[in-house]
Amino acid sequence: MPEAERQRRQKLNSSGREERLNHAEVERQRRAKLNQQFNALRAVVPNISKKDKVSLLGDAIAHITDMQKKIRTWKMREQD
Amino acid sequence: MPEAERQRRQKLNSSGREERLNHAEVERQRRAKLNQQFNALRAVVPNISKKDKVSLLGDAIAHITDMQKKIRTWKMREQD
DNA sequence: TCAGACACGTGACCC
DNA sequence: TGGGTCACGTGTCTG
Repeated sequence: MPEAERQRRQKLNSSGREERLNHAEVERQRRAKLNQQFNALRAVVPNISKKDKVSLLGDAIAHITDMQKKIRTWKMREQD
Repeated sequence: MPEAERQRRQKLNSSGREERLNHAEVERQRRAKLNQQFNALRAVVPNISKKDKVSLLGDAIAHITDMQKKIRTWKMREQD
């Protein structure tokens, strides 16, 4: 188990504090970017039923498949 | 939810412990549902560039706007 | 080794 | 008033 050893070393590391603070900060930025994408998604998807993320993704998926269906029928018409 | 389980929870509830456990469980289910939607999104969006969630949302948004553009031009043609 | 990505439990908040 | 949702810091895995 290298994990136990790894943890021990990290604890003894004098810069361990900074590492953890930085880790928290990096994670915060990652979340911010993720939420930014969620908002961008809200902007391009019509008929948002609710505000929560799960519903948002659900609506987005529905909208995508709906458009794909539309496009498919148009392409078939075009072929005639 | 079985009655026995319900009673058990109610009993432990008085100690305040089960509520926290339940809270953790509920949150876990919420995350599971969210990831389920992410996977569903992966299934309907073509040309996934990378595997991470931020990129996935980015690709999904790009695909949506692209389709919207296509549909708009087709509709204009149809009007003629 | 190390940076990036994800899951977890917990506190706060809001109908 | 409590059940549902979010943001946070932290632990863990991986390439």
